Amino acid sequence: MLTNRPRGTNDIIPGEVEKWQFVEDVIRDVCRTYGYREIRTPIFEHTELFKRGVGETTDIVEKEMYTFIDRGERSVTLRPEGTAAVVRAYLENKLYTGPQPVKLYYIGPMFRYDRPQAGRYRQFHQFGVEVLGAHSPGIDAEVIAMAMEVYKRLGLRGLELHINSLGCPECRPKLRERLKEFLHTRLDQFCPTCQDRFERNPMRILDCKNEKCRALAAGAPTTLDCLCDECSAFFEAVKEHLEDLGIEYVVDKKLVRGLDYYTHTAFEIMAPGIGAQSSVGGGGRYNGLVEQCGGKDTPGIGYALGLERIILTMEQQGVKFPPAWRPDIFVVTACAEAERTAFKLLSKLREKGYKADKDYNGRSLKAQMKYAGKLNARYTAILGENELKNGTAMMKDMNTGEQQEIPVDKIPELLGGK
RNA sequence: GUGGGUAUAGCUCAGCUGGUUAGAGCGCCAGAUUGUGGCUCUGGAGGUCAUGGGUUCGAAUCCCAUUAUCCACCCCA
Repeated sequence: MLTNRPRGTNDIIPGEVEKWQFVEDVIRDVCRTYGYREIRTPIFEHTELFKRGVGETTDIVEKEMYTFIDRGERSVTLRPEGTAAVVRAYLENKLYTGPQPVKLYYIGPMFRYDRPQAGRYRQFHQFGVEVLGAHSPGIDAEVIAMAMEVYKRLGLRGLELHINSLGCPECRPKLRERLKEFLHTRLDQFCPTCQDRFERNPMRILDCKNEKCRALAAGAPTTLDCLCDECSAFFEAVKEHLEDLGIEYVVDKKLVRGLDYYTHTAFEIMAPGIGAQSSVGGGGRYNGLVEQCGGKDTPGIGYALGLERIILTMEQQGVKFPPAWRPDIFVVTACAEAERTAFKLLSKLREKGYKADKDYNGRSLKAQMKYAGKLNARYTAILGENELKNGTAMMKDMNTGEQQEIPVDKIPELLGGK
């Protein structure tokens, strides 16, 4: 128990964490170039926020939230996604009083109580962006373009961008009616979940992965069939922008997405080969959400990707990560008297910004060399009686094996200066 | 929430139909005479065989339960 992490969580240890840092660096850099600024919201929020924001009938709220009562008898919940909290922060901090739109991003852990499997964990990490207060289709295209840029910069290939339009509160009821009309006659042939969906959220039936259901729903009216003129024009404009930017996409009429707040544009990015959980990112427009959370009618669009899945996909595609940490120089002592000098030398080198290290386990000279080799040090600096007397160090190039004795203050020169 | 697989050293695994002190490779630590890593050789540490029951003269091996983990369904990132 004491030596086991909780189910569905992960330790990201040295060797692994460098990959994460690389991905995070790329993400932050792309965000900077696109003009998105970071926001950090709490890891937990009032339970009510997610119930209202994400939607009472979603799987997230119904069965996946980490909810508990705190010592003040408030119900709080570990955040299962980022959007609701960002919207809350937008309202609470009155970000709507500044220049619009507000373009934000976040990176951090999310929590969902689900059965873990490949690419799915109870604590997982998301990078996400949210744009509040922009209504034009251009921003939809920008968010998608930015997402694709992140994947590209990370070296991922073969991803598929699926897009769809879910319509607005005006065309939505129309779809619902026509859909129910269509499904009504053969409802008993659908899987139990779909039968259950019929009343609660018939749109989700289009999204069912069950083959039989797919076949039965083949000719069903889709969201696109029911778009009002305005929504239709909006969707066309988004596609046009994507084409202008040279971004390939497929219109996926069955893409519905599970969170209640989506309207208009919905999109998802799929990666082949990482198991059943093939979605490496998704998002869409949520024009009703801000109002739902108690603000004024404000348009919004967002996107999120899962870092675990991104890294899995990168590994699976053989993407090269930056090399691991290695010392520029490893200081080795050949006699007991050299210890204090070695310590001071080490400190000076570090002050100058070199990655430097030494042994702290009282190893023999030979074992120190071995250790330096394992750490993959570029150079070792050997300090012995002669070197102490001369104020020098025996510098050994660990790749070539060549060595030369030089004055201690010439070491930076040998290392390439800094 | 549902289904299936797996659980032996730090890691990857072997251990035949139950039979004595549970093994290998890699890794770790140390040594192979003078102050030098990588290759080689030698030695060492390290296992309540996931946990708890049961069957048996005898269980890592068979049975049951629990837990963990992986994979899939569902859903999503």
